[in-house]
Order: sequence, then C-alpha cells, then structure tokens
Amino acid sequence: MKITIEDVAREAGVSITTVSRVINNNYPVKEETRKRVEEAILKFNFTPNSLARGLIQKKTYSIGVLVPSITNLFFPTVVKGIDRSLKERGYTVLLCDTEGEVQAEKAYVQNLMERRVDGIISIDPQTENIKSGFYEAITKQIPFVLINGYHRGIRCNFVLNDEEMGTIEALEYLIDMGHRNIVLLRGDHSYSYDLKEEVFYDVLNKHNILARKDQVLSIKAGNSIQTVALSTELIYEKLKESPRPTAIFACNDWMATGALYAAQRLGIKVPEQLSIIGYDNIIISQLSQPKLTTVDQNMYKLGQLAADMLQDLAQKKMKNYKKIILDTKLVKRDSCSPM
Amino acid sequence: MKITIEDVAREAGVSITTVSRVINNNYPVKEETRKRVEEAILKFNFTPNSLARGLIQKKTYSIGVLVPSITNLFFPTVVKGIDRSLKERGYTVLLCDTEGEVQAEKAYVQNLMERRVDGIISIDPQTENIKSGFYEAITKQIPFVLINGYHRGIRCNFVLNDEEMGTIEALEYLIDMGHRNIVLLRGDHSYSYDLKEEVFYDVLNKHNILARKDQVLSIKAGNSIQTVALSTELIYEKLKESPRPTAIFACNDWMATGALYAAQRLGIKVPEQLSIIGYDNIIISQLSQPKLTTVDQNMYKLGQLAADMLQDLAQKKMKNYKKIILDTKLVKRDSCSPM
DNA sequence: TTGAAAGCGCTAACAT
DNA sequence: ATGTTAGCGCTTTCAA
Repeated sequence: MKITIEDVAREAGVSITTVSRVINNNYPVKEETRKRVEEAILKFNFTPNSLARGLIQKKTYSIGVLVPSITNLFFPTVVKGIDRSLKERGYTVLLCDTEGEVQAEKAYVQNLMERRVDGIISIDPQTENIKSGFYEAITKQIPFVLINGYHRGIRCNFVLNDEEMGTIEALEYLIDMGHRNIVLLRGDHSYSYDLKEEVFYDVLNKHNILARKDQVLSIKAGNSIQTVALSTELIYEKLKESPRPTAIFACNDWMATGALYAAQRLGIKVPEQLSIIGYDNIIISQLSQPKLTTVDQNMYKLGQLAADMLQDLAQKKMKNYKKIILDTKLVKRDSCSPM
Repeated sequence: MKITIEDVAREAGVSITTVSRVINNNYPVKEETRKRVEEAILKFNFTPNSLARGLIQKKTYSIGVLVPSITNLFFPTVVKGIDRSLKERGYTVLLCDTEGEVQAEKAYVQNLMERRVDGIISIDPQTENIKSGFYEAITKQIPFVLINGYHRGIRCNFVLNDEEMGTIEALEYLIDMGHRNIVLLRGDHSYSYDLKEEVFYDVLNKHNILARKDQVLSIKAGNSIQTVALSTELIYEKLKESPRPTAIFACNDWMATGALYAAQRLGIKVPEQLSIIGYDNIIISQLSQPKLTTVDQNMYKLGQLAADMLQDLAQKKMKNYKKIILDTKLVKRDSCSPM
C-alpha cells in the first residue's frame, strides 16, 4: 500500500495538518517537530499525492501543448521554448501529438480539460477548428494561447510570426538585387502558403513586375523529407525553361533545399546563377552547401512568449484578447547574390 | 464556479451515482434516464474532473517521458513511437526535457511520482543516475523502462539498441570492401562512444588490422549542428596526412556529415576515394549528397517497445527485469564503396 | 505552534 | 435500474 500523509503523521506523532505544513512550508512549525516529520517522510520515502492537492487547490501545475507532429523539425524548438519558460515556475508539459487531425485536436483539448491543466497552447492548429469557433469557445473556459495559424477576426489569444513581413522582406531582398524573374514554391494547402502567395503577387505588383501564374509552383507534401525530392523534380523542370528564373522564393527550407539540388543537378551555380531563399530557418538550412539564406521564425521565442502569455492569462492580467506579432528576421547566408 | 457531477445530477433529477454511470458507461442505466443525464451534461458543458477519479482509482492514464533534449533530432521520433503506442490506450505523455542534467533528471522523476503517473520512460538517461542506483530504486516503486544508456549488471528494464552489433556490422562492411586504414570519429564522453571505440579495436584486431591510437579522433560537442563544423575541421586535417585514411566510421550522422564536407573541401571524392559511414539514421543522413550510409537505430520502434513494456509492467505480466535488445540495420546508401 | 474537522469531485460497495 | 454512503489523500478554515 502507498504511504499517505497519515502514516507519516502517526510515525512522527503529530497531526496530518502539521505534516502538510512541513511539506508545503507555509506555516510556522517548531524546528524540533519539523525534524521529526522530515525523518518520518524519509523513513517511509513518502511522496505526496499531487492529485489530492490539485483537487483542493484547483491547480495542477501542468499545461497542455498540442503539436501537429513532434517529429516535424519546426515544433520541438517551440516546445522547448515553452518548456524552459514554464519549468522555472514548476509546470509540467502534457504533450499531445495530433498528427494534424481535426478530430484528434478536439479530443485532446477535451482530455486536457478533464485533467484540469492550468492552460493550453496549440501550435499550428487546424484552420477548421479555429474557423468553427471551437477554439473561441475554449478560450472562454481556460487560459488558452494559439501559436501561428489562421487568425483574421478570431477572438483568441495569439502569438504569431509576421509571415507577411517576412515574405515581403525576403522578396524585396531579391528584387533589390535585381531579380525580376522570381518563382514562388509553395505547398498544397495551408493558411500560411496562401498568405505567402498573396503577398508574392502584392510585392511584385508594387515593384511593377509582372507576376504570371506559372511562376507559382505547388507541391503535395509540403513539410517533410519527401518535400526535398518533390521540390527537386519540380524545380528541375522549371529551370530548363527559357528564360530561366533567376531567383526562387521557397515557402520553407525543405523546398529551398530541393530547389538547390535541382540547380546543382543542372550545373547551375548557386548563388551566382540562381538565388534561392528559404523560410523557417530550421536546422537543415545550415547544413546545405551553400548554406541557405532564409527567414528566421524564432521558434524558441514563439514558445516562450506563448508560455508567458498563458501565465498572464492565469493571473488575470489580461482582460482582452491579445495578439503578439513577432518579428521575423532575414538570415543572410550564402544562397543569394545580385544578378 | 466549475460544474460538478452534483449539478448535473440535480438538473437531471437523478443521483450522482447515476451520472457517474452514464459518464463511464459501466453499469446499466435506463435509456430514458441516460438521455436526461446527457442533456444535463451538454447543457452545463460538464467536464468530469479526472483528478478526483484518479484519486480513487489510483490510475491517471498518464506516463512520464524523460528526454535529454527534445530538440535533438534523435528523440522526437522515439517520443512519437511511445505516444502512438500509448495513445490507443488513452494515455497522455508528460514530457520532461532534462537538458542532460543529472539533478534535473532526478527532480523530474520525483515530480512525476508525485503526479502519480502510471509509469515512466527515460530515454538516454545519465549514466551517473544509473550507476548510483537511483533508477534501480525507482524500478521497485513504479513501472519504469530505460531506453538505451549504460546497462551492465543493472537491475532495470531496458529497451536497447544493439550498438555493439551495429558497430561491428558497419566496420566489417568497410573491411569487406578492402578498407584497412579506417578512422573512428567519436564524441567526448558518453557510454555509447566508449562502447563503439572498444568494439572498434576488437573488430580491427579480429581481422588482423593494426589499430593505432591516432586513428581514433574525438570532438567536444558530439551531437548537434556544431558537431558538423568541428568534425569537418578535425577530419580536414586528418585527410591531409599520408597515407590517407580510406574510410571513416563516424559515431553519428552529424559527424559523418562533417567528414563528408571535409572531403569535399579537399576535393576528395566520396565514395570513390573515401568511404564514410554514419550512425543513427537521423533525417540529415538522407539530405547530404551523396546520401550517407548509416546504421539505423529504429528510433520509432524503440519508443513503441518501451511503451509496450510499460504496459506489461503495469499489468504485472513481467516478473523479472527484462532487457529487449533491438536489431540495428545497416542502411546502405551512397557514401561507401570498395577500395 | 498545533489539531479537529470539513470537504475538493468523484467512484464503488452495498442497499433497495 | 437507481440511490446512499463511505472514502481516495490532501489543504484549509476554525479553534485551541
């Protein structure tokens, strides 16, 4: 049988109240009594039951984190940011890998609420669950923060990357270097890709560059190792065209890597004959040769800020819905050069 | 105020027991009554408190997972394996990132025990905590499984990679291809590196190849993006020697990538003039050109098996300490060739 | 400085 | 098929 506070109290010859006070160190206890209690705790190897405590205090010192997939290179860093920020305050993370499924996401949230977590963070949530009002409803029930994802007119707390600015900056960097024939490489469907494509047309227009539909290329699997091969093929064909594009803006670093390989296969020199720019600044962007110029999302900070916001929410420091928009940063490495 | 089972009972005009029965669906309830209860639950948006349930049932449907660092490319896949296996049974993962610190590891375990998790899995734990008997003690208190790490004569449950066999297979693959001047590239300190170095000497001896000390190269930061640059430098110098090594066995894929870059910088063709073999089969091994031949650790399966073992432990299906040793597999790609 | 007792929200005997 | 009641292990008034 598991040792309880009562066993300890009996052993030490005090009441359970006193034992509780020793454990929590929240009320005066005579030094001698404390010593006796501590000895009993050690003797029995007593481990307080935090379920019982949570039941009373209505606080579990745990928070739920939803991720589409923990094996995606993007998310572990965000989780780490959350973890580091929360750990200092004694919180533990319940990790929920939704596999990007709408239903799983909802089920996990329900599960977390039953577990009475003190808050929930959802990273890159399914657009459907945002638009349907599901997350708006959750926001009314529990401290809740969304990282990235669709957010137009949504009454939730967000920590966002400024994907718009990031995209603009990257494109104008290319344009400033004289590039006019720029290809946008994107994935199949996601709010983020749509946004970038919109911005792509806007920026080109603004600079009086004609943007043709066939400059936008889209691949199926957008965010995994397969993306590299798919991108390689698509860009390989594209680079055979004449006139040849002089720059490629890839919606993430996998795609950029694929584009790089396509160029190398064709003997096209990067960056001399072709500039490539990625997005996300995941670890592989530092691994290719040349290293990829890319847009840094500051994933770690994203997590940190979300965790901090959750704390504010829990302490009712926030009255309204808040959106924090985080600056992106163009990381200039070796895959871009002037015409 | 939070809704409780009592509010629901009152609303539905039944006892709390009946509500409990509807929620858990574990005793017969008249169809009409059930309907009334369900309506009340919906009306109040009632979410059962799993802390209260856990307190009674002495079961939380949660397990703790310790990782040295979730941003290390190796661990997310293991975690995913655990998660997938446990999710089916309704378990949730408490993720604990120890940053590879001995004390943090112990503190997390204590924390998890207070939370009354149903079991704990520790991935690549600190050798010190194994040798000190800390984990042996834990094993007596709660279902507990270690993934990898030191295990000689330790009374704990293990799921292990057969690093010994993996190393032998890799080295003999090189030797069979005629290589005699082989370099071992390893990290600073870790049980795993020591083991591989031991095996290295053994295998070379067995094949009557003289193994000199200066064929073993060691770098500080062994398992991150920095490893690449460090390995590049070290191997760059080594490859300038004469006679030049014809093959490199790297203790992980970061190191192998670094070695590959060193060769490329010197204009040495891989695999024609130099064979390189990695270890782990993390995602970057598929990204380099040529793709790396490497030893697959089957990280996903490692996680799955640990989760399964935990279940057996919880159901007392296991009487003794068990060690599962998982086969590694040599993944032949494009970085090795005969002399 | 310490203790007695109520109760957190639920499940599980036991009754009916 | 449903209800009554006794806890699960702890914290927190309230009293001494």
